Formats: sequence, C-alpha cells, structure tokens
Amino acid sequence: MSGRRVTIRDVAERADVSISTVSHAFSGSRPISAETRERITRAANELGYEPNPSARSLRTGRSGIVGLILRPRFALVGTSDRAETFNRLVGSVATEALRRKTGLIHVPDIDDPRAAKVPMDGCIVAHPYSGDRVLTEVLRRHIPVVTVEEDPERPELPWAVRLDYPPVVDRLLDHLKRQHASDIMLLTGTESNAWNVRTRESYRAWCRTNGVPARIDELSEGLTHEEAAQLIGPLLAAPDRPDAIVVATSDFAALIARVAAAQGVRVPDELMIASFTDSEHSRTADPAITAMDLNHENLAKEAVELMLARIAGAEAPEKPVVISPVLHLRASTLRSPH
Amino acid sequence: MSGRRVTIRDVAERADVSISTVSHAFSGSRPISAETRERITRAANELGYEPNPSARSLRTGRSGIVGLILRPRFALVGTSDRAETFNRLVGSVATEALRRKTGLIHVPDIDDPRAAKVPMDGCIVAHPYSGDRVLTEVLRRHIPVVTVEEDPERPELPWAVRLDYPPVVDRLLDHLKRQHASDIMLLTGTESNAWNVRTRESYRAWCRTNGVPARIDELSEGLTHEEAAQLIGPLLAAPDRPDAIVVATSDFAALIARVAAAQGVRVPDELMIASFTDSEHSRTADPAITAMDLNHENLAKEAVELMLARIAGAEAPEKPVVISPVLHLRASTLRSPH
DNA sequence: CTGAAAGCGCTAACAG
DNA sequence: CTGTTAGCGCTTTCAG
Repeated sequence: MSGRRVTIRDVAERADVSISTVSHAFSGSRPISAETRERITRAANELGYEPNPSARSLRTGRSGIVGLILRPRFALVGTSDRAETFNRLVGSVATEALRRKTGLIHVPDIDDPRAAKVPMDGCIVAHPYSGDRVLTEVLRRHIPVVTVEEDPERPELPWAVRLDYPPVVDRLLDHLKRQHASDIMLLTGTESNAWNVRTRESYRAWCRTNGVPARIDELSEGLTHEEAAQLIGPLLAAPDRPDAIVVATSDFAALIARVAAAQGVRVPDELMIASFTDSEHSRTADPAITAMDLNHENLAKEAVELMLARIAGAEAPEKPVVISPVLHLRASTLRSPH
Repeated sequence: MSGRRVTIRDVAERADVSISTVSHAFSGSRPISAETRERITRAANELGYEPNPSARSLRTGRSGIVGLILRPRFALVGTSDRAETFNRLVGSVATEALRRKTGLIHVPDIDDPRAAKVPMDGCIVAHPYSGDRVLTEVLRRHIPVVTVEEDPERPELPWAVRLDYPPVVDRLLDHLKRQHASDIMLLTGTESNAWNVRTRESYRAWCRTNGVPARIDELSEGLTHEEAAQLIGPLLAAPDRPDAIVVATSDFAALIARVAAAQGVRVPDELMIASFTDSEHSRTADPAITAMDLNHENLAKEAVELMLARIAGAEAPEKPVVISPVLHLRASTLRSPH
C-alpha cells in the first residue's frame, strides 16, 4: 500500500520549515505567520498527514481517551430492559465524551490478562457491585476512576455520581398509600449494587416510619420472562396477594401487568404496579406503568465532567455528585376516585 | 498521588538487569533464566509496573485497538428495536474483540475535528449508507477498514461481511404465498443502506418472477410509534388492505399487530405480518411475528476476524464474506388449514 | 543467556 | 516569529 506513514518530518521538509513549527502550527500553541501556516497546511493536506496519536500520548502523557467499564452482568446478555438501560448509559456517555473531545474506549474486562492494555487517562466504572472486584483492580493500578453510582461498600469514594433514591422512593410509596394501598410488596433485584441496596433500604425505612410491615421478595434480574412468570403467577393467585407491587425492573413490571390481566386481576383497582427502572416496557404497557427513571443522561454527563476534572488535576470533591431519579406517575397507580 | 509512573527502567534497576531483559521477560520473545525472570517479576509486582501502551504502540506501530463506527443514525436515538439491534451488534463485536485480545474503541464521529484522534490499527464500519461519507473519510485516511454490510454504492470493496438477503426473502414470500396471501405489501425503511436496498430489490424480483404487482410503501425507521400508528391505521382500514404485510422493523410489525387487533382485523387469517429484523417485539407480540434475524453474532465474529486478518497483512479476499440471515416462522404467518 | 544503544513520532523547553 | 534538541517508554537489532 502506501509505503510509509507520513510523519511530521515529511511535512516540515515539504513546507521547508522545522518540525517544531509544524507541531505548533497544528496545536496553535504559538504564533505562526499566516504565510508559513498556509504552506504547512497545504503540505500536510497534500501528503495526507495525520499526527500519530501514540507518539503524542507518549510525549504529553495524555491519550485523550477515557475507558468505560459497565459492570452489571446482565447489561449485555439480559432482557431488553437491561439492554435499554445499557444503551442509554453508553449512548449518553459516548455523546458527552464526544462533546468534550474525548475518546471513549470500551473496556470489557480489565483484568483479563489477554485483554489488550489500552492507553486511558481515566476510567468510568458504571454500577459497581458491593466490594466490586474490577473497581478494586482499577484503584490498585492508580487509574483515575469515577464511578456511576457508588460501590455500596465504599460509599466514601468522593469521585462518584450517585442517585438520591430515598426521596423518590418515599414519594412513590406515599403516593401508593394515598391511593389506598395497604399492603405494598417490594420485588427487589438480586444484584448487590447501589440501585438494589439503596432502594431496599429506602423501602424498609418507609415501612418503619409508616408502621407497616416490610414485605420483600427477590426477583433476579437474570431471569427470563418465562422464569419470572412462573414466580409471579402464584403470587397473584395467592389469598394474601398484595394490593401494590413495586418491582425493580420495568420489564417484569410489564410482565406482572400481563399476568394480572390473564388472571382477571384489575390494575390499578385491585393491584397497583410500579418499577425502579423506566423503559419502553413500562411506557407502553397496558395500563402504562408508574416508573422511576434513572436519569442516565444526567448521570453520564456528570460522570464525564467529573472524569475530565479529575484528569485535569482538580481536587477531590467533598461529596459525590448527586442526581435525582425522576418519578413518572402513570395509570398503573392512579385509581379513579370512587 | 503516586509521584511518577513506574517505567521499565525502574523495574530493571530494582531487579538489577538491563531494560532489554525486562522487556523480553514480559514479551517472552527470548529465553530468560528462571532466576532472572523471577527477580524481574517480583520487582515489577512490588513496584506495580504496567507497560505504557503508547510507548509500545509508538515502537511497534500497532496499538492492538480497533475502532467501531456504527452508522445507522437511529441506532442510538431510535426506538428499542433499533436499540436492540445496536446492542446485539456492539455486544457481539466487543465480545469477539475480547476473545481475540483486541481493544475496541467506540468512534462516534470520525470527521468531527473536535473528536480526539485515537490510535487504531483498523476500523469496522457497520451498516454504511450508500456512498457513505464516513466510509469515504476512513478510506481516504488509509485506515484499514472492514464493513459490516456493504455500502450499496461500493459493492466491490472485498473487505466486507454481508448478508445474503435474496434466498431468505424469497423463502419468506414463498411461504406467504403458500399460506394463500394474494396481496403482499412491503413497508420498507427509508435509510439507504444494504438492508433496505437489498430487501427491496429482492421483493421486487420475487414479484416479477411470480407475476404479481409490487406494492411498496415507506415507513421511516425514524418515526415514533405514535407517528407510525397514524400511518398504519388508515392502511388497515382501507378497502384495498393487503392480506400480508412485510415491514422492515420488528417493532412496527408488533405495532401493526396491535392496530389490527384494535380494528378487529384477525392475524394471521385476514392479515399476515412479517418483519426484516427480529427482536423482543416480534418474539413477544400476540401473535408472535415471523421475522428475519440479522444474525449479528456471526456478522460480528466474521468482521473481527476479517479485520485482524487485514491488519496482519492478509491478501484482500476475492469476495466479501457472506452470512445468511435466519428466518423465524411464527404464528403471524401460519394460517390454520381450513 | 544478557547488555548497550538506536530510534518510533511527537512536544516543549531553550535559544535565537 | 522560527529552529535545535532532548527526551517520553518501549522494542529490537547487534554485540557480547
């Protein structure tokens, strides 16, 4: 093909200037006469010159690339609720990184020794688990890290963007109570991340405050819809069926709505349903399902901003950045006044 | 923080060997005595040494990173059918890249001058448009490229993995005909990529062969469900309603099924429905919808393999690699024998 | 089996 | 305003 890559030296030669002049012409880091700049630009274009990013990084100590590690194990292989979550977050981070002129590299598994080590200035770890193994490794390597949601066992890491669940969970539960729910059940996820841990805590606290017994069961994020349906069917048929269910994932919320319809349980009159993620499933279910939106766009925006600040040498913030989830009240929890 | 990054020099000093010995100990590219190797390994661990990827790339001329450019503009912002497609492809490419010890970098917009230039050995461009602008730019820069699906205007590029639509489209249409469809309508997408262009061509060819008029209308991939429903409603209410609709995207197929149900049009007896992507929507629709699966996993696998071969200096293949889409016949096109 | 040294392409002092 | 030069950290000849 094209014999050799063209370097800054070739451009300098052709424009009849020194290589440092070429370098500065590109970076704009010192004044260059219009005429010289013009000659350099032409030479570069004619030769098809592109600066070598590795050489630049080696010299400057910066690659202009941040890594993204998405921890939830069901992000890729799970159902479409997880897929949509994954998508929105990755998409938002990518968009924001682009806006900030920063490359984004997908780091599938940092401590797979086979994985190519890539030059990153820092790394965003999204939705870490309790005592997250990968987060530990990144810290050990002294890679500047920002987390999206905190590691529940390491709440002290200040370089984090987190969601403030309690007020929103309270608002949801208060709302259900006002709609005359008397037996609100929580179907929590089984992954040990902040989303599950914190929402569960908030639910428990609310129950305590309101003097009602907590009623919690698990519905793993990893279940297929078939498996989940197997568990939901009996629950809705049981004599002690709750009159409101808050379920972690929105696709299972939609599934509950379908099972309820099949069993002749009326939503919201006999059963209210809400979920802790929002997606196509909750929006288009019949009836539409009340859901807490995780505000991925803002999480991503703040995370990238924090990352760049950290790379630029900013002081550690006092506290993590706090984002509020957004509650969408929909028909599944709106009983008509009798 | 940690004063300075630790380099190969520090390790050499501490292990009391030369830096070249350290280098070779890591790369295994020449015999090292067990004892020396042991000293080096210990020193490296104690110091927390990690080779600098930029220095390595600069020296070797390889970064071990390939870029992924996903072209369809609705991949990120579109509905969940597009999201699922995006997901499966990115996920599959990432997985395969990992298996091959290759880093994967997300390239959002190659010719945005603001975007950081990243070191990539090559670049996968997925689902290019006709005369794709970004593909042109990548070629101009002499970046080794492999496309997933061909640019319809550049079918001659041999470094491509493509889907072989005609046989599968024929099988689908033959199947519909055997189920006594007499008026099969195609609702094609409006994006000018191979998927739309080739399936449309195949449909036209089949109509010609079978001596029936082609009946094509457009349904843009960019429409919201509401907008699409506005167009579908009248179509199903019209006196010349087709008795089978093949629609590009699976979520619109599911939407058609819902609109049909609402209008009392029985599927599949009065109307058969099929789609040219498969997703959660087609699988879980009622009735489940016949769909063509784009086989993203195999596309990704072959694309990564081709990319690595190309980087390694392999000869250009004679022809693109050809993958077959997979047809899933489901209830939406299975009429009970009368 | 090990060491010395050249240099990948670029940036940033420093010196005009 | 422009040129010279010293490395960034690593791999890889070439010599032992």
